Amino acid sequence: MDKNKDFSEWYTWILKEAELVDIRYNVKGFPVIRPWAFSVMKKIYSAYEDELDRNGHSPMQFPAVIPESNLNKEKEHIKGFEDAVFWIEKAGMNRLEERLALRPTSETAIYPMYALWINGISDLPLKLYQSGTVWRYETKATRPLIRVREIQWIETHCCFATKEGAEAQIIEDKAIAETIIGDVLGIPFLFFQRPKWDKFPGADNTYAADSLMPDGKVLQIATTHMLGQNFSKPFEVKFSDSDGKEKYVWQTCYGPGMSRIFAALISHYGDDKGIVYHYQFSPIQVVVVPIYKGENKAKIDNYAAGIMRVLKENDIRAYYDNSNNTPGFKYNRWELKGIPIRIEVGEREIDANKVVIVYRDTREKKTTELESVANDVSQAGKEMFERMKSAVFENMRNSIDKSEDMDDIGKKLDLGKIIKIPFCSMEMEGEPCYEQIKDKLKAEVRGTLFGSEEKPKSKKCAICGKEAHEYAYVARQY
RNA sequence: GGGGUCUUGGGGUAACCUGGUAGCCUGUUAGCUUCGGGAGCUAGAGAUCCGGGUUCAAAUCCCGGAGGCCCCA
Repeated sequence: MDKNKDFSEWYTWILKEAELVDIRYNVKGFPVIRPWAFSVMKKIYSAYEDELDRNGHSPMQFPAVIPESNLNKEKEHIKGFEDAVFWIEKAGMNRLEERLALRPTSETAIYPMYALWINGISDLPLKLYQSGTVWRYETKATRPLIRVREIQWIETHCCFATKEGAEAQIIEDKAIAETIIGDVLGIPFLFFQRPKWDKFPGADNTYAADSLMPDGKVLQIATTHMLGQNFSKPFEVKFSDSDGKEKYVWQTCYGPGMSRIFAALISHYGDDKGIVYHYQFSPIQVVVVPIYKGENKAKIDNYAAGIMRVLKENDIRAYYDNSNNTPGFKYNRWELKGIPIRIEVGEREIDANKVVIVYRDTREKKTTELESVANDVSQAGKEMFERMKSAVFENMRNSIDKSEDMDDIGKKLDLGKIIKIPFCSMEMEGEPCYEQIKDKLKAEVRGTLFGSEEKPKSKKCAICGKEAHEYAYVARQY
């Protein structure tokens, strides 16, 4: 399957063939995540959770239902989500006195409790998170893992005594994304401050990580929001400050989307033969394939068992595929499944007392000594990941372009690029420039690069020609 | 939100127009055999998306629903 020719077709193909997702479950937007995807997603969850823990967060778990009265407390928030809420109106045969929302996000579930938990300055900062599911009745076309109605994510909810404390959290959220999504998972992204018209309902500002997928559309894989005191006031999340005065807390929340991160991972690293899982994250790190000939089965099995023993002693997740298939069949199957390293065991290897290691990305073979196999395998796994990662990041860098001319922007968007343009205003929806980008270029203003301080000097807005105040990034999106 | 298109064993399809025996490939199970890039033989199990309607008879015709995919907003 040709990934670069028709990404959409490739994506559907790999979800099915590699047994990642089953779309046959009969509720729109609720695909089943199969073991071969979820066992990797679980590892991603752990990596993320560990990093949150290291940064002073603690885990918690809130109920999935929110009473209607809670959800209605913050006006912009409910306005933004009301069309997307699944409601529970009946239980058994009884109509509920108050409707319960299946949480579309958890602010309005959590903050009434925060009001009870937070009393004084010594209770701050409060940094908690939960790994779980939210439900949104998505009206746009759904797409497995990318746009779904049941969303697997982690959400953090943090409270601070000061605005500065909350602002520092946004920077920490960005750093956590850079560490886990960027360094550990090797998914390149740009971290934007969203335009005012595209912020989270109820937030002062929204920041988000966008990754450019192989078809040239950006996918939002994590967001973080400066909530200011917009929620702490209606939910009365207050504390006694050291000056003896009662004050409202400053809040942030942060949500990396796990299935989208997973989708970005397989999309950036997969190839025409299938998935290429990262050595560290693959359910199986090494597959050992025997090559039998004549009556040598016992001899091969015995030699392979020795290799398997060494690998397992070194905590390498290895699988011996002695199923009744030909070697070629097994190669193709495990390449499709994305196993990063393969070891082939036949007469030649036994006679020479060697091991053949095959890299998933290049399919290049390397002969090594039996004694050093564990070390060589993990070495090869790491080397392979680094090699692929630099190619993926290089590709991302080459996909960021700039332009100051409408037609040129359109041409570059067609090539699947993100375009940096001088832009007049990020303030309001309905801005003529924003509308033009939407209508004429079929693209969106994704925001300004957060933390970069890039400012156009005496430049004109690429759309209207008036004075530009910002460098904005424009892209087509999922 | 608008338009197009599709739904038959696990997967891919034929039969549909012109109503009447559900065929093929692949996978799967068992046995034999084979193994350095998707082997072979034999035997078995397995299907018309859901709900109505028309008809002696519906995979096929009509109405409604659910879901998939693509394009546009």
